[in-house]
Order: sequence, then structure tokens, then C-alpha cells
Amino acid sequence: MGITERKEREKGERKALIMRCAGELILELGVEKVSMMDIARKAELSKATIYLYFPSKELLFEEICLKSGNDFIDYIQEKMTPGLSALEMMKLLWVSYLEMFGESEDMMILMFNNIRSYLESAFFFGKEKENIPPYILYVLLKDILEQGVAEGVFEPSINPGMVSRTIIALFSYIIESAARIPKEARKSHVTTDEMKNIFEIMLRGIVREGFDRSRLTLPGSIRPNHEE
Amino acid sequence: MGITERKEREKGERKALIMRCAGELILELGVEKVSMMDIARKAELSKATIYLYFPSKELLFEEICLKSGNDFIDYIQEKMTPGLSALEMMKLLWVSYLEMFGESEDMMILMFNNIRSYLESAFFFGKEKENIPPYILYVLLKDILEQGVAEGVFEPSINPGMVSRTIIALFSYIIESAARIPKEARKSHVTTDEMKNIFEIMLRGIVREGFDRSRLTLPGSIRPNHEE
Amino acid sequence: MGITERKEREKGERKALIMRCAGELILELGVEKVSMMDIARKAELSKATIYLYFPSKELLFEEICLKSGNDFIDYIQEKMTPGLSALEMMKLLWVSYLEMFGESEDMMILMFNNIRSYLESAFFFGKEKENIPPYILYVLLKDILEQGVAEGVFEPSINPGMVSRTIIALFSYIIESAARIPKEARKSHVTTDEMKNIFEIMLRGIVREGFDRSRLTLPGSIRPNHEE
Amino acid sequence: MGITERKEREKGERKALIMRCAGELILELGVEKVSMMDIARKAELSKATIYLYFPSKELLFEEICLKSGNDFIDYIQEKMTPGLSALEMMKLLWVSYLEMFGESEDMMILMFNNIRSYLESAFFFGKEKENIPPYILYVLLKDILEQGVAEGVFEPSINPGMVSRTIIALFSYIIESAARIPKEARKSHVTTDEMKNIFEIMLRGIVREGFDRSRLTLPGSIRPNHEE
DNA sequence: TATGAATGAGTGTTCATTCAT
DNA sequence: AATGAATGAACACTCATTCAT
Repeated sequence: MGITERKEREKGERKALIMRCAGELILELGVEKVSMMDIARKAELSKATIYLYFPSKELLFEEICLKSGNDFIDYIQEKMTPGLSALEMMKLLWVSYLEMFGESEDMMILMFNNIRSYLESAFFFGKEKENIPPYILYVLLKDILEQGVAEGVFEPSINPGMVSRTIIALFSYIIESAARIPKEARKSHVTTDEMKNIFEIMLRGIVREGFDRSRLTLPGSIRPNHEE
Repeated sequence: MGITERKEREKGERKALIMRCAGELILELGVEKVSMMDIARKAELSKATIYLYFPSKELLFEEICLKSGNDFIDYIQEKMTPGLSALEMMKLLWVSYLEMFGESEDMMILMFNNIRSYLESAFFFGKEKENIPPYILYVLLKDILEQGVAEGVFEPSINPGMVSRTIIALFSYIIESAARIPKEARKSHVTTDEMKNIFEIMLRGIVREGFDRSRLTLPGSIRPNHEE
Repeated sequence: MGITERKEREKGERKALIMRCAGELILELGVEKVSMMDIARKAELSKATIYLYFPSKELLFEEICLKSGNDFIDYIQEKMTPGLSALEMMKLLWVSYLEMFGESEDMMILMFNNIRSYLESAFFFGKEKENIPPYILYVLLKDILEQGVAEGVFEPSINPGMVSRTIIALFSYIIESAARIPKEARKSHVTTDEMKNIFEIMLRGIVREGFDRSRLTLPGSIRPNHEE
Repeated sequence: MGITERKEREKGERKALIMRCAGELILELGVEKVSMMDIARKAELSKATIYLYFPSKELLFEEICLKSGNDFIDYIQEKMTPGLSALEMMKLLWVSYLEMFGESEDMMILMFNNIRSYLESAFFFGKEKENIPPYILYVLLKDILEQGVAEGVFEPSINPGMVSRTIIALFSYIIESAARIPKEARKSHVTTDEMKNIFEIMLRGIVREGFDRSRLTLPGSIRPNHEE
């Protein structure tokens, strides 16, 4: 039994190694520019070996994105305790984002990179899909927004599905833009500050008229600016 | 006299044909996936002929994007008369967008496609660039926002540059997403409705607290839904 | 009659123009690198027009080489008066070369360029060809060498055909090498000095043993060094 | 142990195969006319496979030339024992050439082909270059000539550098010309006889006046004429 | 006569994928 | 399980040549 287990574990490790290497390369070069040779070289394996673990380049990339997305969802759902108000949950979402980003910037970039590819598909405009991270996130946000409407905090006229998609799109956009900046020059506080402002505007735009705006302020970057 | 003119016109038409075919393919497959061979096949020309009109793939694509961007800018600037209030200009911008989109959906998609490539560059986070359409649009929006702040209509705390970029990013995102939908299934009213809602939320988020929200309503799709 | 004549003359002029342009380009870029487009551009004609005068690139180049070779042959034969001794003729050949080279360096380069292509063919080793310049030159030299043997000046053991080919080959080689040097840096006196030395060594090698070497001295560059 | 060795050897053989095929094609068609496709076809491999062994066409060709040149240099230097007179060394050079040519005609052709490309460069007229075969050969010859002058055997008035270059040029020329002859028709004795005569003439031309010419006779083709 | 426009057949090079070992 | 070796299909780009006008 020990042996098969070890084999299983080693197999998983190899797979994780390949995904990690591929992920780093995607962040470095962009999806289109990464070749199987690059990945093989980085993982110190042969190209053929990669095909032992992934049936094609496309599916390898898909799995990478899926994983990063799931990690993010897991992180968020762990924090979401029942009984929170919509506004508390929105703020929690924001804080989770901040923390996760501070902790694992690259993973976040990959995750939103993933989302973007789904947003671009038909799903964004109605045809919804399976159990994939972007969709889960979309549902999560939508539920919060609906709860907020029910609580009388958000404008009843908003379309929760649409607003949910819009928020995700915006996050994706900014993160992706950040990813294009060379890693060493990337100052994450810019990214998070940018996002914070947009998120606040969006919140102000969806709350009921007359709602006290001071209650919509979000916390800023939680980590000290380690650069500059 | 007639002959040279006709030749000239035909030459222009060929060039336009190539750009149109290339544009459609970009919308269909994405920039990276389109090959010169694809374009040639679609235009029913030989690859070599394409090179008679454009010195390289890169410059062909650049010209396509530039043209669509410039067309949009021209359209807008023609409508912008001096003496308008910031809110009037914002609405005018919206109506121009609607009209232009109704008139030349593909062109709009290409234009925002173009913008996106610039947004992804460093410019999005501050380093600004030359006389290219996305930048002109960015400046235009920023000026309006600043004027709105001065008029006491928009929140003085907003960062006009950042909000300008956010608005452009959102438009790009939605348009681009729409572009991925197979043409026949694309219902433009979804696209414009989506955008209208987002634009309204954004406006509500940036006006001063207490500003009468009923003044922020935008007109909807101006053309009848020609599909379905 | 006047009209057809003028037409004829103009046709000849066009042809000459094309050949001149092509010739210059060959000298500048090397045979392989010159394209029909280059020639057309230089001659300020269309590519198609060139095909009106020459049926193919290959035949155009052939004609260029032929012409330059014939010019050289004509120049030499004009000077060769009967009754000269072999040694006098050898010196005359040398002087003609010097003069021609001084007068029309480019043409000489093209001519030997031409010769080289023939030397490389089977002809060099026996299978002789028609009335082409390299062959005429070969025969000319061979005749002189044979006369020299008959006069008792040259070693009877030499093979006139072979020595003739060797001399031509050497001239070609040096000229061609000179042609590769950028035109402005080309100091022809180096070329001619080099050639003079080799020619003298060759002469010393083919005269009978004991022949007074002081009689084999050749004149040097006849033109002042116009550069440097 | 056997396996890795065999793999190594097979890899070397493939590389050698490609170089041999490319070499033959160069001899057949000339450097400029040989395409990677031609080589692949001849080697019965795919174009992509060639790129497994050589990073580019240019480097493949460079390696071919370098190898043949180095082989020749190695062969010669192995035979050159110290204490030989200049004349002995000249004869040794000649014999080495003969033997090498008899043994590996193609290689010799390629080698001189290589040399030619260097002779055509500025080096031929003074600007000398690194450690490349043609230059090594040039220096070797020049040293011998200088030694001969010091021994009082060669004319003090000769320019050793220039004569060295001339000899190399001549060898190159003849060999290259031979290469153009279709292989089956190529009679190597013609080539070597031709060369022998020229080499003898050259020697007679550079020895001091009055030197006993019978001492300058070279041995002829050392192998029986295997053709005709 | 002259040419602008067009193209087929090529170039060198890359890369995801396969397979014998 | 792992891989070195191989390759087909693709890529952007070039050029000698043709042809309708």
C-alpha cells in the first residue's frame, strides 16, 4: 500500500511541478508566447513527459487556470460566515481579495486571467456554465447583491447578475493590466488602490439614494508598500 | 482624368477589402490566431498581394486598429460643441457611442480591441502616450470629469484620470466580450443595455452626494432590435 | 525611315540603361542579392518593362557579362598589331589591362565576374565553348604562349592552354576580390600591384632557364593614385 | 554503458549525415542555391530534424566549412617536422595536398570553397583574421616562403604574404572549378596535374635566378587514374 | 510601349505532438 | 515512467514572372 501511495503522491507532485512552472512562464511571457519546450526546460523534464501528465497544451493551461480559480474561491468561502449583512460581505470580499493578493499575487493574476477567458465567452451575456470558478464567483457576488437589495441597502433597480459580472470584469481588467507590467516594476499598491477606488465608486452607484456614503469606505492596502 | 481616379479608388477599395477581411477574422479568432494566409483566403487574394498593400502583418493590424479608433474619435469630436456642461457631455458621449455602435458595430469592436492593447500597457497606470486614439479618448473623458468636478457636479474626491481609464476599460471589456459571441447570435441590445447600466452606476458613483439621480438616466438602445 | 530608326535607337538606349543599372547593382550587392525589383527601381521603370527587353533575369545577367567581356576583347585586339614578339604581346596585354582597368574599373570587374562563371564550368578543363569572351581571351593568350615557345623564349615544357587558363583565373580571382571591397575603400593600385607581381612571377616561371629576368619587368600603375 | 555510447555515436552519425548531404549539395548547386528543404530531402529527414542538429542554415554551412578546413590543416601539420628546408616543406605541402585530395576529394573541395569566401573578404588584401583555417594556411605558407628567402633559395624581392595568398587563391580556384564538373565526369588527375604545373611554374618564378630548376620538380598524381 | 497588380512557388524557421526505446 | 528523436503543418515573408489594360 505504501508504494502505490508514494507513487500516487509523486505523480501529483510532478503534475504540480509542471503546473507551477507553466504558470510562472505564463506570467512572465504571456499565454501565447509560452511553448511546451519552455515549460519542459523550466521543469527540467522532457517535452514528452509533460504529455504523460497532460493530454495537450490547451488542457494543461486550462487546468492551471482552474486551479488558481478554485484556490481563490476556497479562500473566500472559508471566510464567509452566515449571518453577515450584504455590505459586510462586500467588504469581506474586498479584504479577502486584498489579503490573497498580498499573499500570492501571481496566483491572483492567473486566476483573473482565467476568468477573463470565460468572461469573453458567451457566458458573460447569459449562457451560464458549469461549476467553474468564474461562475461560482459570479453567483457568489450576485447572491450578495440580491441580499443587499432585499435588505434595502442596494438600489432595487439594479440587475444583480449584470452588476456581478461588471465587478468581476473590472477586477480582471485591472489585474491583467498589472500582470503586463514587468514583475520587478509592478507596485501592487497601485493595483490595489486603483481597484479600491473603482470598487467604492461602484458601491456608491448601487446603494440606495441617500445611503450614508461614509459607510462605504474600504480599507486600503493591508501590507506595507514593500517597494519604493 | 477618369482613369487615374478610378485606379486610385480601386486601390483604396482593395486596401479597405483587406482591412475589412482582416478585421472580421480578428473578431472571429482573436488577433493572435489570425494568419496572413487566413486573410488572403478570406479576401480571395494571394498572400503576396496582401504584402502589396501592407508591408507586414504588424503594420496591417496597426492600421486597422488606428482607423477604427480615429473614426470613433472623429465622430465624437464632431458632436462636441463648446459650452456644454460636463453632464451634457457625458450624455453626448453615451449617445455618440450608441449611434456609432448601431451604425458600425464591427468597427466599434475593433476600436475597443485596439484600446485594450494600449490599456494593458504601462499607460493604464500612469505613463501616458502620444496621439493615439485610446489616449485621445482618455484625455477627452478626463477633461469632462475635471470640468464636472469644477462645476460641483462630480465628487471632488474622485481621481479623474483613474475614473477615465476605468470607464474606457469597462467599455472595452464589454465590447470585446460581445465580439466573442458568434455574429449571428450577437444581440447588440444586450451589449448596449449592459453598458447603459454600468455607465449609469458609474455616474451615480461619481456625482456629489445628494445629486438628483433622476438626472443621470441615459437613453437606451436607439435602434429597434433588428434581431429576434 | 527616321521614325523606325529613332525607335530602334531608343530601344537600344533603354536596353543599355537596364544593363547599366543591373551592372551597378551587381557590383554593389553581388549577383545573388540583386532582385528584378532593385533593377526596376534603379532604372526608374516597372519590373514588367524589363521583361520587355529581356526574357528572364538569367538572360539579362548573361547579356551584361557578355557585353563587358566583348568590350575588353575589342579593346585588346585593337592594340595587337601583327609582328610583335610574344614577350611584347604579353607586356601589351598587361598594359591594356592596366589602361582598361584605370578607365573603367567597374566594367573590368563585371567582365572577370563573367569569366569566372565560365572558368567554373567544364570549359576550364577541356570542353571548350563557342565565341564567348573568356574563350576568346583564352585562345589569345594561348596563341601568344605558343608563339613564345616557338620563339625560344618560353619553356617548351609548358602547356600553353593550361598556363593561359591559369593566368585568366588569377586575374579573375584578384579582380573579383577587389570587387568585394566597398567601392569607396577600393584602392585600385593595390589591385594592380598585386596583379603585376603575380604576372611577373608567372612570366619568370614560364621563360626558359637562364632568360634574363630584367627583361620581364612590367610597368606599374599608370594612373596616379587618385585616392589617399 | 553501451547504450549511451551508441546513442552518442548515432547522434554524431546523423550530424555527419546532414553535413555530408549538405556538402554534396553545395558542390552540386553552389552555396546560394541550396535550401534547407533540399538538404532534408537528400538526407531523407524532415526539415525540422535538421534544426535539431543545427540552429540555423548559416551555422550548418559554417560548421561544414570549418570542419573541412580544420581537417586539412591537421593533416598538414601532422606531417611538418621541424628542421625541414623551405623547399622540402613546399614539396611536403604539395604531397599532403595530393594525398588528402586522393583520399577525400569532396572534403578538399569544400575546404577551398571555404577559403574562397575568406579570400574574397578584406583579408586577402591585408586585413588579417583570427584562427580560421584559411588564415592558418596563409601564415603557414608565408612562413615557409620567408624561411626560403632567409635560406637564400627564394628571390629576396618577393613579397611572402602576397605570394602565399596567390598560391592559396590558385588552389582554390582550380579546386572549385573542378567541383563544378559533374562528379562522374570529374577526373581528378586533371585537377592535380593542372595544379602541379601551376605550382611548379610558381616555384620557378620565386626561386633565385640561376637556381637549378630540376630541383623544383614535383611528384604527380599518386593514385592510379581510377576513371577512364 | 509600358505598367500596376497579381500570384505560385518558394524561403528559413517554429512548435505541438507522437513514438520507439 | 521517462525521453530523445522525429516530424507535419504552420508561420511571416520574398521574388521572378505574367497579364489585363
